[in-house]
Amino acid sequence: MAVTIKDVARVAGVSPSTVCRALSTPNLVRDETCERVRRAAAELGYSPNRAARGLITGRTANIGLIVPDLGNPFFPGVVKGIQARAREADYAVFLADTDEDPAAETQLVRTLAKQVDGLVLCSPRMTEQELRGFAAETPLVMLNRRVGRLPAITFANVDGMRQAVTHLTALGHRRIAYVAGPRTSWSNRERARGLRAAAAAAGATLVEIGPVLPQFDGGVAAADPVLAAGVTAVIAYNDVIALGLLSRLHARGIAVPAAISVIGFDDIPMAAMVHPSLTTVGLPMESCGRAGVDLLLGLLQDPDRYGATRRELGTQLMVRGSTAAPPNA
Amino acid sequence: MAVTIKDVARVAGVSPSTVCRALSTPNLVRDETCERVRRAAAELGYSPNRAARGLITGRTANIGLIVPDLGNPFFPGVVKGIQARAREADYAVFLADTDEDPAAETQLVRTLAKQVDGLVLCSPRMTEQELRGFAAETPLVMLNRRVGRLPAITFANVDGMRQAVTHLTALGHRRIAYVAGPRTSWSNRERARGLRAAAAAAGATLVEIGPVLPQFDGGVAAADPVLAAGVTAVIAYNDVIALGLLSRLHARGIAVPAAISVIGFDDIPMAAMVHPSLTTVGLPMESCGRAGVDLLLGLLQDPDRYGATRRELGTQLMVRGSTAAPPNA
DNA sequence: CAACCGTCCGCAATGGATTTCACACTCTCC
DNA sequence: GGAGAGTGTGAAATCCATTGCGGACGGTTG
Repeated sequence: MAVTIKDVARVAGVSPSTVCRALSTPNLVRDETCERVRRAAAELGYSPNRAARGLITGRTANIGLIVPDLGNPFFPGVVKGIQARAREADYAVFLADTDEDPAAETQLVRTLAKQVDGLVLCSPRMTEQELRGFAAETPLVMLNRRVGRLPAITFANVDGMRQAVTHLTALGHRRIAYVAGPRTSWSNRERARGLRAAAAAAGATLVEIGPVLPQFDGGVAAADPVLAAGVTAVIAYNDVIALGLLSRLHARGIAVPAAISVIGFDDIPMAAMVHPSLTTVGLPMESCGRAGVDLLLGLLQDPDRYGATRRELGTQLMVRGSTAAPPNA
Repeated sequence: MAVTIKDVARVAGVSPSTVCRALSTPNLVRDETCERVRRAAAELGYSPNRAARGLITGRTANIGLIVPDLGNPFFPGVVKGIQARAREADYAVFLADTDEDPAAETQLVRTLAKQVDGLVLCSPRMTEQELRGFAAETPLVMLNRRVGRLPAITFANVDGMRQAVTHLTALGHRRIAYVAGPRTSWSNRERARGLRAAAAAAGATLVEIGPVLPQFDGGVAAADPVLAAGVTAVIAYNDVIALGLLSRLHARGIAVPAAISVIGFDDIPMAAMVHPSLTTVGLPMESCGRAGVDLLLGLLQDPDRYGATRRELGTQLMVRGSTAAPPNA
């Protein structure tokens, strides 16, 4: 059926060993022989069977990728980055979606771990303890979460919030609401922390609303409490919530940004497409994916490296149409 | 390192062969032995090495999934369905994103084909000839495209357009624009065909604009020609274009749906979140993914089946806020 | 008691690629 | 010219799970 190394060997008139060497370590083979093997391989369209190779080398050349919910527009960007970088390095990517279920997540990690050289976990929802356990058994990189010294790529959430608050206070805002995401979310905790620090430093008052689900409807539900809080600006845990806010504010006839300013987080594609376009803290999603793969591949080469296994990527406030000076300014 | 069948055999006091049989064909093994093997396997946390199994059985228990662009909100829904169904059947999913590049697509098909039992191609961009060629070599299912008798899951594009036109003409519209997607897109051709037929049947005039890229900016660019065409309603090739239309219409101060009605296609999540919410033809994206995997698994069991290898999934018009009676009605 | 049958299980081959080891050959230098 | 170094190649072992074949054993039947 498929063309094997033996077929190439026969056509090239050499042994399978030589074929293998000619293709993987050419300096061990005479140039002329090497060329002959190359031609035979090309002619037959040979490419080594990865399963067979993996069996003996112990490397599968696969990485596993686990995401909570592909439907969340944040993840496709990250996945694209992972995908692209993995392909460059000749790794294939197993994808699994957990539907935000921590139990499914641990199950999938267990299943996938045996078929791959390493795992990339996007915004993992499982407990720290579980993560530590898995990390001890399998090379593993987390994205958008940090647990102790485990390898991780994160975003500068705190600095992002500082930028957002600086922007708002420069415009004259003094009273700001935060619509919180899930309490269990690491990034929510980070963002809240950064926000509190920045608000305190700027002398602004912070009103915390929520937590709500990080979905459109969560934002819709949070809009009325935000208005009731008497703030002139609101920062949402993420863009999807911010879009829900915008929708409900529009429905209630509240003008954005004239009456209230809105800031999101993530810079999902949709953020630039709505009216008014959403001011938001942009995250380099694709870079995050790429950096995660880079880190993982580094770990695979040198499993004992303890340096440079954590990286924080910068964030950038994207000033758009949903923020302006407060009404009474 | 990892626990192998030999370890289990040693602990259970039997040969590897018996372990294999006990776990895969228990009726060939005495109950008591079987139980002993089971316990040993459980105790050691054994699970067979898929690569080794694949080597001898010829089945990898993997399927490959190729999508043009995960960033397009249409695809994550499909991918989720594929993912979920594959997992139920104990298949793992290799994901590859082609970035809308047909050359990358053919390359990936070639690469992936060797590591999987079958492929699912989402909205493939390659030529019919290439598709036929690959289909002859590898079990393969297309989603959202039909080529001859090749296995495929498609949507009832024509009927979807009929529903859209019926809705508009019932509201009193007589002059309708269509913003076309890429000429190379199979679904664009289908939708245009269905639209022409429905418009003709309803006695409505159809003005075709475009083609444009199936992106937000494509819709933005199409808005002015649409207005210039003097229509009271516009149907876009997909939701993303429709959202671009809405954005540009809003920017020009054109009221939707008062001055012009807008209809999209796909029902991506965003469609329900904008103001006005977008009337659109909904596609069962997740079902499509599941159906694709079902079809593929069927093909793998019985490669020569020629019946029931093509399925068309129904569409449903979602009437929302972007359509109303025409202004002069 | 012999012949036979069925059940249960181990041996060994298999799949494809990699890698160790050893052999064959050439070249160099004493 | 023979020892030694160096280079290129093949045979065979290896990775792990699966499976055809045959052996062993217990039980049944004539």
